Amino acid sequence: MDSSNWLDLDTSLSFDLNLSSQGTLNQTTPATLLEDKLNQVNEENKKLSELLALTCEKYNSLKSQMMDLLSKTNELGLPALPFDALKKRKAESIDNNNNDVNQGNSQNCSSDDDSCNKRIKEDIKTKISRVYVQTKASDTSLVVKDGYQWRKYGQKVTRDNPSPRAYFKCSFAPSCPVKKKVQRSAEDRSILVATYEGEHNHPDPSRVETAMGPNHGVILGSIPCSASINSSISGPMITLDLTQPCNEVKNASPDIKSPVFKQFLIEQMASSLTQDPTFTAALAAAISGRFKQQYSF
DNA sequence: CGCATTTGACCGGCGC
DNA sequence: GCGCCGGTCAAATGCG
Repeated sequence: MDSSNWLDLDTSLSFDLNLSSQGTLNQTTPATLLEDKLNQVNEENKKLSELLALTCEKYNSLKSQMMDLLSKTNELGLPALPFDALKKRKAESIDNNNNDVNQGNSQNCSSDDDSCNKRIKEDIKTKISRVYVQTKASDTSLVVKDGYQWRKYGQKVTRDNPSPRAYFKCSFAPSCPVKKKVQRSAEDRSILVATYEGEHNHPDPSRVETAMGPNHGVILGSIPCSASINSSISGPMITLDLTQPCNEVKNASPDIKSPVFKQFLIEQMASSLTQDPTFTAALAAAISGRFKQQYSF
């Protein structure tokens, strides 16, 4: 199973919008507007949860098929994957970002099939994961905010993609071996493809920060809020605490109690969340991490 | 001044 | 053996 399967950010998440009574919002927002919005969000939440469950189901099915295939090829003494075909496909492939795993597998596999299969399993263990992040096409930065701190150590223009590929190491290196490659998709330049190699051996700094207290929120784009991953419930649940003080709101129009302003505020927050690439990046990282935990081989 | 980023040079693997 | 290519290094540069 290629880990490059798309994580549909728009459909695989469930949100728990925590609008507590202490928040700036509740102090000023009429109940009807909030209720409408919350009902709408709840409905979307249900739909998204169903879609997530469906995606997980399909993933499990594919995973079991792949395991069957692997065990059968082991029994027959055949190569686990058609490596030559993969190599040819690599040369022809439009999406040059899907080759890392195949490249690794295709090396030194001619001599011994068993060693080849071992190599595949080793590669799976190295935890190469891929995250796709929607950004504005005009945005030329290769920054995928995922909560961890990265140090850029190189940039290259690769052969079959005009967009440069940026190389990052975890800022905790050398103690943390994780590397990240970020490149725009050749097909859709508004999509950033982040390839993660290895696993962090330290906690996510942003979550450590979140745990320090209610006023230590994570900045998701222009919206200051705290974010935490709740894995105790059936699906990946991301809690956004919108009660965090928001400078933009504070500095906004003094007529903060007017219904027009409240509606504008709600719409603004909703659109900011859905459009902000850093928000989707953080969600993507959280989801991929969750998938890795849940379905690791 | 210290740190992060940029960018050209270098290295190793691979195919011809 | 040579050239191509992806990945990494490290000096130069920029920025707070």
